[in-house]
Amino acid sequence: MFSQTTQYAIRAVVMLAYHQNSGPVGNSVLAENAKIPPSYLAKILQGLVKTGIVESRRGARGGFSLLKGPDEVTLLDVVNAVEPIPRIKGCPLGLASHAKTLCPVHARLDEAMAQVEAVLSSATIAELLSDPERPPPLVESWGVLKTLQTGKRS
Amino acid sequence: MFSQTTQYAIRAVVMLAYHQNSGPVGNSVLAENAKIPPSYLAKILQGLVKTGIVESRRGARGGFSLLKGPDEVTLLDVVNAVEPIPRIKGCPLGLASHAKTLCPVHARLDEAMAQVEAVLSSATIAELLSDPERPPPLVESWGVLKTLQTGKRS
DNA sequence: TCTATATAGGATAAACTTGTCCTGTATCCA
DNA sequence: TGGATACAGGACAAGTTTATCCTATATAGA
Repeated sequence: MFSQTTQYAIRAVVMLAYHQNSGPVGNSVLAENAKIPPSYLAKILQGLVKTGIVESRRGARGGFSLLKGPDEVTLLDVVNAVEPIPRIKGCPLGLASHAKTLCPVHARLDEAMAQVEAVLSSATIAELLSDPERPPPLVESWGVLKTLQTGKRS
Repeated sequence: MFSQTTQYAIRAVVMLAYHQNSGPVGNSVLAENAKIPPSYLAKILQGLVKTGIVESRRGARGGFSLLKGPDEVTLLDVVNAVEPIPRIKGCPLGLASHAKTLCPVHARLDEAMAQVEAVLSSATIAELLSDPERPPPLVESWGVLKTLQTGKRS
């Protein structure tokens, strides 16, 4: 349902949120920590840069960082950046009499998509990273984050 | 979000529901009425037969028909027959500490899928075909159905 | 039983998604 | 300024989805 690319993008943004205050994070570090093929991640990040979720800096000490704070970005923002949720606006079959009012079938399918949007927009990335009821995303425990943030380059 | 194949399958089942009492419907008639490439529809119907949604009859006067009544089938049944909604049961990254309790990110993604399942299972095909508030699926008006049901072969 | 009809299933092809690699370009720092 | 670092972007390759076509097999009806 969510494409591989979409899942990678989410993981990358989450990892960037962890590194929020550590300056730009390199593609290879990001790829390893988020378990994404490095060369493919590069493409995905290019996309995220274009849509304004992520910022890139070239050259030595360069890398990627979030353009906005994790408290201003939702999963829906990320998903829509790489592969928008396809809402059904008009009749996919082009039936004239369905143009204004979708038939019950397409109405349901669109309702399902609307629910997906609702769930994905119901929390910011920041909120997802600070849920006391659940383990932290992408890592085995909070301890590992020290390593992430103070890693190779600090 | 819903693959082409899934959308075709839904249309095919809906069309079969219209033809419920007209005996088996041939692939080509089905394809034309539901606007699906005939040769591809054949493959999809094979799948629906295997999962027990649809019944086939070979040879002259053969074709396809619903195995159960339209009031016993939901969109979710059809979708799951061709491409199941991917619920997230364990950590996709294989993190041991996320096995029992998903992290907030995957919990949200799974919640979105759960919502999709809920919406798709909330009405039977029969209910979708008799919604007085909306136009009938796949056709411009109820009038056309007469043609469909009494078409080439009655 | 013979013939027309219609699904079953396999081989094949086109398009898209996923993934790799290489060259170019920008940036930092000594 | 020179060299090392790291993103940008294009070319290319593999796998999956979508779609077509052909032959085999089953069935109805004359």
